[in-house]
Amino acid sequence: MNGFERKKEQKKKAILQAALELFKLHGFKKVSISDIARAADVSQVTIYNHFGSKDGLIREVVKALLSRILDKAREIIREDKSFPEKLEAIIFDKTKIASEYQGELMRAAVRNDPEMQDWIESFWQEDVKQVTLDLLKEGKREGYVSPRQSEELFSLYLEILRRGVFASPDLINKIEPDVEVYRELNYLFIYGLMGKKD
Amino acid sequence: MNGFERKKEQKKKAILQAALELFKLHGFKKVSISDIARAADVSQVTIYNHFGSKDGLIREVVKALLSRILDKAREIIREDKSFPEKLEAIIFDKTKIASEYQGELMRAAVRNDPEMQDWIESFWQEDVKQVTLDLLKEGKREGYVSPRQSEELFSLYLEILRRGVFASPDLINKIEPDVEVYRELNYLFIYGLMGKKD
Amino acid sequence: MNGFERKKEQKKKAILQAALELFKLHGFKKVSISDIARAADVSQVTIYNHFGSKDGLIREVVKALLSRILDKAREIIREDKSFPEKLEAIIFDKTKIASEYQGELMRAAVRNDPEMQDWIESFWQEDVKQVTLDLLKEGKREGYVSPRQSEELFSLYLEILRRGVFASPDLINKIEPDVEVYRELNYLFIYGLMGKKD
Amino acid sequence: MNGFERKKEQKKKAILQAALELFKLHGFKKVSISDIARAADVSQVTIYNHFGSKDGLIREVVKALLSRILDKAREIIREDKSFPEKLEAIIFDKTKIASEYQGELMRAAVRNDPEMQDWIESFWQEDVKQVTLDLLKEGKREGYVSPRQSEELFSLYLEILRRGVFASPDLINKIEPDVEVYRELNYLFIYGLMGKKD
DNA sequence: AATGAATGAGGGTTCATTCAT
DNA sequence: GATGAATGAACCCTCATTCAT
Repeated sequence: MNGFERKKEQKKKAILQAALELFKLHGFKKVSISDIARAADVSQVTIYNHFGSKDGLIREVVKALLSRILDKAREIIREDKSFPEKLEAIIFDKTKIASEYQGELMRAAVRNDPEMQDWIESFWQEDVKQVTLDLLKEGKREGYVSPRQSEELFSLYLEILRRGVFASPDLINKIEPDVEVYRELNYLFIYGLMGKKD
Repeated sequence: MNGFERKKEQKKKAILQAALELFKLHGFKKVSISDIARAADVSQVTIYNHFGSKDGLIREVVKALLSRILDKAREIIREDKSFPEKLEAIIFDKTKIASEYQGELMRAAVRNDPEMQDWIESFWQEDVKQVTLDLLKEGKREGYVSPRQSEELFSLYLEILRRGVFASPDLINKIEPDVEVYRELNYLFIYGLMGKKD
Repeated sequence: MNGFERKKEQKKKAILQAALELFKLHGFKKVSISDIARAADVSQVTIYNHFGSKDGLIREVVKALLSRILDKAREIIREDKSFPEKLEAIIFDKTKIASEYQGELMRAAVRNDPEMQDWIESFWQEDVKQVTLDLLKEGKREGYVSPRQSEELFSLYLEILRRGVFASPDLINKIEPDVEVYRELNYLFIYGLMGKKD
Repeated sequence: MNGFERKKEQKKKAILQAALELFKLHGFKKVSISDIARAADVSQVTIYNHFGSKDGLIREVVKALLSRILDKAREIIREDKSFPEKLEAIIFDKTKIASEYQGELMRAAVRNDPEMQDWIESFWQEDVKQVTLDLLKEGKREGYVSPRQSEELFSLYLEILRRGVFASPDLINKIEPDVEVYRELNYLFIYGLMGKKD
């Protein structure tokens, strides 16, 4: 890659980064192309040259974001930790990467975009499924998950918890800084309301 | 209330109803005052006369919505059902009332509105807390919730599950029409990943 | 019509007039809504409130213009003049009304507008046809037009001459100010290249 | 001319051809440099290297077009046909070359371009005049044109008819496929509304 | 109280043109 | 000479809001 292309790639990265930053803060609709251009220090037109339209930009931002989240999850699973620790790490995303995942807002943006829906569908089936399956196996092996647990339901449960947590920073922050809240919630996810029978 | 005031009140209701309907479908930003005025069959100015501004209207819509959701929860708790049934009813909102609760979108609208934040804060402390407490007591009494469970954590857990479920209709719908999925998820909420020890 | 509506109608007229003026000078594409708004001393949005879009405005301008041209033609025919005089008046449009008829430009604007095409089609069939027929009858009665001349061809010939003349002010002006050129051209239209046999 | 320069010349031709094609279809304003570059398979900048600006390109396109039309007329006149046949061929341009002559649109492009006006002026005086004169002489010789017909008026009449016909494809096409319409119109051009006295 | 008309500010997008390689 | 990348200016249009009745 010569200097020309590297510079181009740098600008593209800068745009994506600035867009992500702003979308996180204010949502897709409220952020204008002009805002992003200013933040990335490029002309508006450069954004159009790279992404074609605002929708095109949103698409790329969402794709990049989901990929990053998945990479993070893969990494967590590879680490040498217990199942509860991994579960907690994935759901609460201490690295803050996934906090960028604006649950509902993302859905809103994707709702009327068939191409995006297809991409996500295949992303889910091909990439996420594998990661989830790995985690499930480990949970069963270590005795934290019932052997009867189906993969499908486990995957759904996991995502609901993730989205629920991401959608509730206001509530969680109210309880902090007692950091134990994460541990206790995680306990609930594993043992349920009933708690561990002992 | 005379006929004149009743008519006035009707218009206000119509505006709120139309606004809610449209906000549900397209989110706050995408719906214009003009859209709402057309749907409610009033002039734009009438909306301003009643609500002062778009933000004012949003505020009232959110308040009305949250109140309705709470009423629904109260009603569920009063019914003659078991704790798991009530839990399921509240979280999955079969009545679809809470599906109007555009999780993340609502937060986005509230984020920069201190007045609204105050209202919600007190709403949570005074009204929601009571309902949650009732449910928690019942869960403990019937043996579905560990006696050691704190009210604060229970409330947080409940809200995370609610928001997670509301944010995941795409995933849940993919599994349907096997309606058992609701029951099985509810089972997970109560007994956790580990499942009931028996 | 009360004062409110009269004022509204005045603004609409002002917009149409300004638009026509500018379109005449620079063509449809080169004139921006902003230009028209400035010329008519209204806000851009007012134009949108009245005409919906730039295309909508163009439509109305074209319709108004064609109607005015036709009215002028009707008036000419009613006057107490000879056939050649009327022919000349219609084709050369000394009143300059029809000089506003930007032949090709208008067609360009209409090309991709089915609704407009329909309107023009019916306008031609219902209104123009009648006027043309009146003129043709008179021409035959006075002996300036061959009795064998079909109405269809006469109408086509007339329009070709009109459009050709409108499209050629550059050439005609080069010959002026010898005003006789109009008379001589008109002579050509009636007697052809061969001239009158006498 | 070596291979290098030939290649360069080819690109220039390709650009002119693509530009003409697109201008014909959509007019000068609606076609962007980017469109032309894509159609000619060159970079936008190459167009600027060759023509300096969009206006420069338009100038060259117009010049090339007018030259082609004139060449065609010359060719027609050289053929072994009667005057009416030649007149018809020139006015109706069955070869479709002149259909590229976007009457009014071209004028619009030329209007504010003094350089272009000068070029056209001299083109008219030096080249077109000669061709017209040849045709006029032939018409008089064969007895189809009155001996008293001045060259100036004949030229003007011819151009008006040409432009009128080019501006009226919509009307002419409505009468087709009765191909006789061309002949009958041509008859009108020669003998006028009054028709041949016999 | 209610409305139709009007608007300033701003949004996404396209264009002719220039820069850097 | 040719190109991909970048841009300032402008365009059409929409919105929340106010004015005049």
